[in-house]
Amino acid sequence: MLDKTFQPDAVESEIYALWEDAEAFACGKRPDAKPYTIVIPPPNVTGSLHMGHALNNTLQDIMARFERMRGKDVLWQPGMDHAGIATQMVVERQLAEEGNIGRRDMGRQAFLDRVWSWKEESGGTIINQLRRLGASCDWSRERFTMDEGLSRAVLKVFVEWYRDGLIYKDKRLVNWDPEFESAISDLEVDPRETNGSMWHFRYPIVGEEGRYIVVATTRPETMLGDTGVAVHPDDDRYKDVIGKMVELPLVGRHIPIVADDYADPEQGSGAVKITPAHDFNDFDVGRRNDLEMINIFTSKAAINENAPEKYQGMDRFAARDAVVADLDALGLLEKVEDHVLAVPYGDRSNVVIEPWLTDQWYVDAETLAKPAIEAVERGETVFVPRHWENTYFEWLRNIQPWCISRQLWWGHQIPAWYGPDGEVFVAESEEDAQQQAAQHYGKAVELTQDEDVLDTWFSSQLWPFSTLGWPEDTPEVDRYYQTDVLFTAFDIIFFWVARMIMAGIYFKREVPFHTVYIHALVRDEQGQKMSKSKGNIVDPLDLVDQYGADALRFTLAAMAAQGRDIQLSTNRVEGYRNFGTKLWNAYRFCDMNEALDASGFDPSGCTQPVNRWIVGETVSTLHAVTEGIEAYRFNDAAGGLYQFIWHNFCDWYLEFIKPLLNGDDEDVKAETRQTTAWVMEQILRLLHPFMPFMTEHLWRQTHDDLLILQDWPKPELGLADATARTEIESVIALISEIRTVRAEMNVPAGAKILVAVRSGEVGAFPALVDDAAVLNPVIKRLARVETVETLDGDFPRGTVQVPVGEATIGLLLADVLDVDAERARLTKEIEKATKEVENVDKRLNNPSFVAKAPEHVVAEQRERREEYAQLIEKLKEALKRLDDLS
RNA sequence: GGGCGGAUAGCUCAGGUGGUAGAGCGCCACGUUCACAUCGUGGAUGUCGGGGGUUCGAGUCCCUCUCCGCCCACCA
Repeated sequence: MLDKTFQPDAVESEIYALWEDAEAFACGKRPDAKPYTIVIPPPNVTGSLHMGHALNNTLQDIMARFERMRGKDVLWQPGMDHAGIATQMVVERQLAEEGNIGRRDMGRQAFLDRVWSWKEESGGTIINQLRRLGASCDWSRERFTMDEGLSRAVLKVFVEWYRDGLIYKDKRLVNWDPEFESAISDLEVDPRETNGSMWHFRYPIVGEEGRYIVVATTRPETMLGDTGVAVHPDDDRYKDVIGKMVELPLVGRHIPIVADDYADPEQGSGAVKITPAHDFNDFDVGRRNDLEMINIFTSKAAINENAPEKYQGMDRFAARDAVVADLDALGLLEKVEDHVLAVPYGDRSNVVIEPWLTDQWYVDAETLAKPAIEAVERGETVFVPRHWENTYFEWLRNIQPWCISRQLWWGHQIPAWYGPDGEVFVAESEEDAQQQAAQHYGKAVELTQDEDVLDTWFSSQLWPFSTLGWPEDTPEVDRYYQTDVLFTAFDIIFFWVARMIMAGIYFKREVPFHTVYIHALVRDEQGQKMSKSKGNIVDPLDLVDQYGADALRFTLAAMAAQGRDIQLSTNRVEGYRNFGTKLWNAYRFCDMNEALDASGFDPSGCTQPVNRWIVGETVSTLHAVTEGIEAYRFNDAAGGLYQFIWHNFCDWYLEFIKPLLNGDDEDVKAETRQTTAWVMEQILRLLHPFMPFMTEHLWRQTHDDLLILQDWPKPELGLADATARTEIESVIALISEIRTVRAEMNVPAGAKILVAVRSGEVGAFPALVDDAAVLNPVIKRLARVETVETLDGDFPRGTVQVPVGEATIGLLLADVLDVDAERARLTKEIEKATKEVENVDKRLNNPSFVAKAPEHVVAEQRERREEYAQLIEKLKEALKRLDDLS
């Protein structure tokens, strides 16, 4: 006998081990089946499971289990990302804490050895956390972006794109992270609204004693690198100074005043200082006007030797204060204003990013973007929800060159080698590079490899095929690419989704997936984004510990419909844990009643209306759940199951069959037991993708095989029985009516009552009136009815009249009846019904409604009116009778 | 500046093709009937953000306004 509640922690790991031992997650076991592929968004090797992962992987697992049960050869490809910056950061921090020497003192190879050993020991905890969630990934195929094979893919892509002119080296401004001393891409820059200042400086015009031109800046320290001042060519205020020089204060350099459209006469004074080496706009102005580019920062953003000696070595912010103070002392500070601006921060380092002039490698993203845009326009990949395609298009249509080199060590080292004169040789191996060099120079020369590594996303973009073995021509690439659906959150559409589509089209001539499902971001109960600094993180594993993985999974699935955000509250999880308990106890009930064996049962052969009814309801639930999952409407699927299991099956069906199972009609009993067992079996199958642990555990109470490997139920279209449905629904209505009135009339819950039916209306209550009817004890039990009388005359004194459909049933309460309460109840009912009639009449009395609305709508309204009119009449009769007798 | 999303019951949210609003939780009343108190039965609660339009009919379509959130770009 099972306990009263499910104990998830006691069985989850055991069940998971059963699945793994049976190789239930492994792909390739059904060579004749259609493949179905999902690649996991590879979590960072440094990562641990957060709620976003939990949602993301729950949805993938639902799909994987669903398609597996539908007979497909499912590959859910797992793995991890080496996460260049994040991982290097973790290890460097560790070195610092241990008081060890920094990575630069250690040397590259020693440092990398250290990172690898960190990875072996502490990396990838998230993989086991995914197991706890129940993820049915094919772990035998786990990949890592720095595996040998995946690294080979990176080399091949780099070399091929280089050869095709899509990768090139360029010297231009990049977003420089002074903390990591590395370039980062546009996407890794996080602009943060900041309250700052706008300083207005006077630059003396050379040769015009006492005349200044005023420029404004939010970054005063950059003036040390100014090489010009720009004004608009049509700005009358400055026409006469164009071409003249100003003397750059503190520095003494003479710099030109140039005319350039970039200067906006409306902004500030209309004159703008130009620092081409430290501002993206100024860089362009500098190029157009042939201005000098003077870099004034070191790689750590301190002032370098190109600035006056006084400032050299100062940190940029110290230099800012010094520059302002010095200009003020010279009387050249015109004013300071408060100013709100967006300051660029490194999303990982959290320090202010500086535009800095360096050599970096770039990908010509614009060229790659074109076919990626067209593919989505043609619908080769569809986003769900569709509107995310706008975001995708918007970014790709305005895409900038992608800076892919990073001045880090952890990652794929760039396969470029330099000759003694700086000539570059790009090749998949050093040997190839040597060969190229030998050919170039006519002799063997010493080569040095580019020190930099590639942006982590450079390898991630290959994930849908590099994990399958590409560039080798493996059977897996053939069979599982194109993958089916990608599950991800909107925040990496640019970082990852778009780039996978570009790379997939380029190297595989086919988009990597036909569907991209964009799910919500999970927030806390207050709608705040979860973050460590806010301390509002809900750890999914805590919820798993507390409520079980099934409860968390079901919650996430049920909430998956919400737009951009899911606000997760623990009482939702608790509610779905209770749902599991409900099913658990229903199963125990089945067990106690020997209703778990459905072998040889043909659901279409049922004779009892209750059984025919529940079979029909089961089949329509099957449809709803199947269609829900197919359409990625997980909330509909979960909601349909919840409604069916709790309300139809537990609340009504199981209550209906109690009198039958305790009765003495053996045929009815046998059929009912089998029906119950059959429904329970369907429930376990349908619920399995959502609650895999409990369903598997229950399945194994009576089976030696595994539920995970069972078939998804087949839709049996012939099983819906409209007659049984109508009959049972009318019984439900009758019982509900009686219960409602009992409660409203304060009949004690335990008290059994007498009811009466007038002889002319017995036909309306066949099962209630006929003691021999199968459903008779059912109704009596659920409505707590003692006996049923048939009256020849009218209802006696002390009767509550309850209209049910076409007829009226009387609850014989005799002296217990509170006449005033009953009068009030009837009056209220009449009012309600009258309002309904008025509403319907408004429509029916509108000639254009009758003329223009479709016939069935008009007929529906007429019927509705008729029903309510009848109801009112009955209620009025009841009221009159009540008054007559009292 | 460009774009996207949201505004529905006290709370969190569902409401593909327009026919007159639902769920869960919470709340109130009753209840220990032999699966389940992680439960059962019954109940209350909404000018569907404001305004206008299309339509016989709009939470659902169109326009507009207000407020909230987000993305991209810019910010001397």
